[in-house]
Amino acid sequence: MTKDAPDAAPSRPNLRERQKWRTRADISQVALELFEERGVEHTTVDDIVDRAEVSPRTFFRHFATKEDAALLIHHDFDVALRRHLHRGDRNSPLSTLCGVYSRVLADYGRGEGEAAQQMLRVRALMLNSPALHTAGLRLDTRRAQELLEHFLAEGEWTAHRELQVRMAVETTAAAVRVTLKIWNDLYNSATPADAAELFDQALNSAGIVPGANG
Amino acid sequence: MTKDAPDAAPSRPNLRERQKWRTRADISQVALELFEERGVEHTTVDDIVDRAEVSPRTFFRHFATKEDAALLIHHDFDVALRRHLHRGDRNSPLSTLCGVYSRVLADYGRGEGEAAQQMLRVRALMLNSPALHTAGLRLDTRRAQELLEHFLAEGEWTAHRELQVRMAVETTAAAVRVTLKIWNDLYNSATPADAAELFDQALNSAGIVPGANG
DNA sequence: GCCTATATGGCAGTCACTGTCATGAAGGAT
DNA sequence: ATCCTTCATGACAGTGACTGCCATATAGGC
Repeated sequence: MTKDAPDAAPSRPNLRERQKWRTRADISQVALELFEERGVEHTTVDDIVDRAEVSPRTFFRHFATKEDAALLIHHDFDVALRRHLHRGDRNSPLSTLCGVYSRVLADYGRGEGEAAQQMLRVRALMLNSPALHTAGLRLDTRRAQELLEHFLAEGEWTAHRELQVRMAVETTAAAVRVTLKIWNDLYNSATPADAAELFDQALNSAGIVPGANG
Repeated sequence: MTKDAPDAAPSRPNLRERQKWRTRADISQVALELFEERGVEHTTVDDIVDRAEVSPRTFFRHFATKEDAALLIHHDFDVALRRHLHRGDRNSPLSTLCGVYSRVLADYGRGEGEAAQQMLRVRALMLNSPALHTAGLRLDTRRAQELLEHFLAEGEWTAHRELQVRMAVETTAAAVRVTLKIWNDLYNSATPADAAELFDQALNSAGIVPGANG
């Protein structure tokens, strides 16, 4: 495979496949550790591969950039998203996306689960590393592109329809970003909040109504 | 000065100051040309500085990254934005931002003006260069941070208020991105559209109502 | 005309990232 | 068990973005 971001989930885990994902997870964990210890910008790829005991070349076969190594958890997010996203949905893209994101975020709850903890670590790192934050935005862009194609696949194309779908994709993505930011802030305060509830608040506060303009 | 992005507008243009901005504009124009000729990824900084007749070191004193050189026009966008943004606005952040962006985008019209042409060139390049697209998102993030601080400066802080302001900033930024994308598409089609009108359509299609939850 | 601030150039260095080739182990057949 | 294909890994050399440091020249203010 190429050095594109981790792509297909391990559908029928081979031994080879399992080892591949294990290597990926190992590298990702080491990267996360080192980023937390000395900061993203003060960690070199050599530092990571030394502790993870792989060659630099192998690192870049699994991750396109240094920062991507810390974002492996976002891949799980995307997988969950695709699982909740079905073809032939009769609702509008906007209300579909609101529902899907809401369900995915519900799993994060107040941050107790394993995946939630991982996500919280990454969000915390993003606060001090513009590069990592930007890497996250790159993944958002990729996901937005995928969602756009999903919704534009059926029905005839018009500029107005594309504008509508793009807005649905972008505003909900923005809502997710804001949700995760506040969710992380509150987790580190005295009053942790539920991710899905924050997401609802985010949508409401911007006046975004899923039912509008279906 | 440091190699941060171009910051203050030439308020009282010194000779030094004028030369500085001239150098910047020259480098930016050359970068734009070369990016269009051979693509962003196939243009090196050496290529740019050779044609612009400056040293590589000087290049990086003016622009933090290769891609930033092509985004000088975005600085003008930010300046225009700040000009329309006044302190002590009694409206909600969301409706304020909608109004401000609307006024700024109105200047782009259907793409006739000088600034509009420049912006169209950059947007066209972004379609074929993920790196440049990402660099644009970095500037969006910086602007979002600035706007956030602007709106949070007055009034007491609560998590809910921050969520509200962040959503206003992010959703309007998303609307601007979508607007510029479609605007660029339509400019290269048979039926160019007015930027400000597209912006209104973008907001409406997502059900964003400036008056909500002020 | 003098002094300071600052924009520039040159140079060496670090580090992210890539192309290529060789190797060794897994997977699927006989 | 054996052969053969596939593919993950490692080693190595190379490119190119970006930085720190020092020297120089020019504009601005006195």
